[in-house]
Amino acid sequence: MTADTSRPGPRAEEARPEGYPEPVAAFVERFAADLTEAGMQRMAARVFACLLAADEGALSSTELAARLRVSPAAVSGAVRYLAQVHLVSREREPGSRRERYRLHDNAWYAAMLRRDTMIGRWADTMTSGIAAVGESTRAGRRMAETAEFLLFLRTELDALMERWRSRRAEPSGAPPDGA
Amino acid sequence: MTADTSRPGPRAEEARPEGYPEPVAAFVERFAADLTEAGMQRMAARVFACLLAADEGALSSTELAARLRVSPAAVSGAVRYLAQVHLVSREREPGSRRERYRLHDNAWYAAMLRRDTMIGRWADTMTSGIAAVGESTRAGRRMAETAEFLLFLRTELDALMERWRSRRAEPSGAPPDGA
DNA sequence: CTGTGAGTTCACAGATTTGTGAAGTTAAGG
DNA sequence: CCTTAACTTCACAAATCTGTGAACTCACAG
Repeated sequence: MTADTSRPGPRAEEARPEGYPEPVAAFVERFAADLTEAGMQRMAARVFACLLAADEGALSSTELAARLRVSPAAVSGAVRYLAQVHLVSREREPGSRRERYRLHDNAWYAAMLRRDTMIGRWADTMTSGIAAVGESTRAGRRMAETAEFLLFLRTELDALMERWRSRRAEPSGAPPDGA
Repeated sequence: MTADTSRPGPRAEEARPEGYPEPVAAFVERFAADLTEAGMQRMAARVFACLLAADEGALSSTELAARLRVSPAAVSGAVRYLAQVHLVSREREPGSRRERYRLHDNAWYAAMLRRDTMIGRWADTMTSGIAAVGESTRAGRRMAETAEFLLFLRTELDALMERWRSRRAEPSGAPPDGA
């Protein structure tokens, strides 16, 4: 039996052997490039972008491999990484061995949280640095200020995400301004 | 090559042929690792960390090479990158061929600005994506929301940095180290 | 219980990235 | 004018990262 017959509804876009329409592929590659430039592993970036562009917001490993024209192995590695940093979640379809990878609803929120963790680690590093150079040295004061900035940043990012969340919660109507 | 003899005030820490005290080296490597993990080139990260830990907040290429135990060539490349993204500035010492690389006062401010630019580019990418999938599709709506978040983020980061700046300006009389 | 398809893991090969040594460039000093 | 010192640039070698194919595991279908 061919793969399609076992699945509910093959869409027009998926009918092409290549995976999906050209313009969408172009977007995926462009956004993946953006992410890569920002430090994300290339394959992980491509998978993430591909999920964002997938209408259902979730794809199986096989589908991803077809769309991106890479081996299932490559997808596997990328997905493991993305799941680890909470940018996608894995979900099993009950009646099938298929596993679907879904974009986290608030992928960006998760990304910010991750950054949060990083910021905390950096602040710790600063503390250790102050101990190394002495807190009354110029370098020590500089590090102390940096640490202070990092903690400030973390607090602010928390608040920022909170504002976004409440803004999102509001129904369509034009929200005041910054609130 | 110690090079101390040619410079005005060699400090105790700089007396060691290796460059600087062990604990400081440990901090430099640790912080460099943090930055590397976040996507910064390794050598650039090491140079940046080294400048942060240098009491004067500025070092010459030769000094950096000695402290980090790498060739001047490696320093040259790293510094070029750091200057390009405005994390350090080059300054010439008048009476000498020496060029000193100085940590930007508000290195973090510069880093955030850079991120700002990136965010704008991402938002543009989203717009192109919406065009590719159609604005009334699920994927289109998802992208529109992402774009909205990115613009929100940019505005918020501006405001955030503004708050930090005014907070830095106001408290007590403790002047920041002139670095 | 066996076949089949989905996904994972692993060792390896191709492609990038990194850092070095050597040669080149420029300015201060004798 | 010629030497010396401080970088810089370039070609190349070493180290790292990436993606592939092949072998393996698992669960459902018959």
